[in-house]
Amino acid sequence: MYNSSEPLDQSFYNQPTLELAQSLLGKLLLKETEDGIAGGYIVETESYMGPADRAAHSFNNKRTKRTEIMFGRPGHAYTYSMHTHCLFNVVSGDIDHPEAVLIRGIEPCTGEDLMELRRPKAKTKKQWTNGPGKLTKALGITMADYGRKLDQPPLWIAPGKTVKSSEIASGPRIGIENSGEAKDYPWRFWIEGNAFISR
DNA sequence: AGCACGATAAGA
DNA sequence: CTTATCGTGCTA
Repeated sequence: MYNSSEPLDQSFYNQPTLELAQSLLGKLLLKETEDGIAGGYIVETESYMGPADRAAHSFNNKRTKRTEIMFGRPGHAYTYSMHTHCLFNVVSGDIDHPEAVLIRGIEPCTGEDLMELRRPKAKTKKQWTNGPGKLTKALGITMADYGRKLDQPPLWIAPGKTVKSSEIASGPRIGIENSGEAKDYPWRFWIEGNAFISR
């Protein structure tokens, strides 16, 4: 358990975004706060492919205070708030290639007592973390984590467990109905049959 | 099914 | 100022 919680090296993030989105499945996402450490296995991701992807915040190289981190090196946290929620992405692509992978679902691994406290409205364990806004709340990820490098506490990603390519399913992304033909691209990946998929 | 919630950004 | 958004939880 302890060894599998050691951060992945920076070199892990030097791979094409569509491959990274699949490589992240099974990896362990961890967050440490003053209350302790909470973490879970990543079971669902989505790729956002930058300038050419109408669904991406960085479409057409749109560069704002919010998207700035995506133009830098990969392996950092891109958090943004939508309505009342915070969503967590892993920055991908090299410098000036503003791509990212959205984490949409995790399977609780450690700190389950913390997650239960942070998700008082969830009726079942699965509802702790089966959505992008839910898992950030369960782990204690906030906008204060924007830009953090993901190879050290308080926010990091560890090897977790191995996922065979035969266990990985793919399909269209969620919540981007207004993005032209990009809405049909199969850039969402998940572990087939896992209970913590968002839908 | 619909709708409120409200951080960020763009357009009028 | 108004509108839209990579979502969640409420009311029905």
